[in-house]
Amino acid sequence: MTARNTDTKEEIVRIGTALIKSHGYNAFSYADIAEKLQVRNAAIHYHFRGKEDLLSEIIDQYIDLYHSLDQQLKAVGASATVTLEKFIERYSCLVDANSICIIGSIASDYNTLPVSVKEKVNELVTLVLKLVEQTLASGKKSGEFVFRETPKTQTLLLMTNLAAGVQLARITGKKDYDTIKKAIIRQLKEG
Amino acid sequence: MTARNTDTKEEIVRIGTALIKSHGYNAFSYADIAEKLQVRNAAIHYHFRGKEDLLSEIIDQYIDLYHSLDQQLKAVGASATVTLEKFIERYSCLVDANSICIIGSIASDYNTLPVSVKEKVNELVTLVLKLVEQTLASGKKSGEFVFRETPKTQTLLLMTNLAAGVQLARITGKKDYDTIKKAIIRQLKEG
DNA sequence: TACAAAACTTACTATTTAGTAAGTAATCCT
DNA sequence: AGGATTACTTACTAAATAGTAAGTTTTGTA
Repeated sequence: MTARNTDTKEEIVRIGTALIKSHGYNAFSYADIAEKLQVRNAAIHYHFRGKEDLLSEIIDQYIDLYHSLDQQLKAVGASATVTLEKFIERYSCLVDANSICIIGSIASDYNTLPVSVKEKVNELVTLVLKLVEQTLASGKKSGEFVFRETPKTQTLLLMTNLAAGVQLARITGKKDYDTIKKAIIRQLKEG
Repeated sequence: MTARNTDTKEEIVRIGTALIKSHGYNAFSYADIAEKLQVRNAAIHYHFRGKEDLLSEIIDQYIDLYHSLDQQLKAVGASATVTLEKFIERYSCLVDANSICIIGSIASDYNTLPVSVKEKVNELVTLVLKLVEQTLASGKKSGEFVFRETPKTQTLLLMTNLAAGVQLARITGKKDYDTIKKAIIRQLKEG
């Protein structure tokens, strides 16, 4: 009768992810997803018992994504510079989409989440920090990057600049994000 | 009949502010405030027509607070170092309270807010950035701080480190925030 | 091609949320 | 002391939200 979409589940994840990044986790309901997908509310419940299960899946997919990204870049032997550029580019895209990074969005709602989801968020954050740290350490070794802090500390500084940079851009405009981005890159390149 | 509290309105603002910083704007309802205050739901509506009016008042109070803080510190002739320390201390307290800064929290829900509130958020952010920029510029001139970027750029880097630092601390623990805090201060002091 | 499983829909319930209208108690003012 | 004003309460309503149960259509497979 109605058109059945074989990848409804993937679409739910896609729309849910977009909604978290643009409106926040506690600001959307299954009805919002159902409307965008042109299905009934119960169809969302068929694929994901509850909102927390959907969030859990979304985080899982981010973890998978970062694992894949890392493997791909390592497979082609990408330099630290290229790797970092790809990473930063993801944040620039967020600004253009009037969205913020999923971790920053979830951080706001963190205290409303069940422990199982909190643990997954921790896993994702730890992974991302580890990958960036590896990139910075490798770049320092190769002479591509110059910085005095430990790779771990430099990673924390870089990540917080980016994450809050996209949040700030939403309020005061893209220019502030661009200023931050340029400063980050210049500092890493010139020490 | 029941105990009338003359500062119910202030209490509502206080509880609302705490809820935004701990759970997020879209994660609490008037019922949550009513329960904590031991009044009925309608009492909250009496003081603030709707949730957006409450948020508006909360932001107004932050704007007032930063104006006062600035005036006080200028009145006693506080150095740039002391002024910045006071500012950073506010973020350290947030971490201890398992909360995040109100601007970062609102940034997540930003796209769900009416234009009138968005403008007020912008006003608050612009004010805070201006005050920090003045402090950094003054500290540079006095030789207290050493940095190569413009005061404006340095302010953006500092603010994003702090704002996302408290968000990150919520997920990975206070140690990461402390690392960021120390690095910020050391860099400003040693260049 | 029949049957089972998957992917839904319809139809419902219970709870939360936002909000209003009307009434009441306390306090303020003249 | 009486009337107005403030600060509520009780008692609603309408809509949104989360979720379930049972039935229907579609699709893959034996």
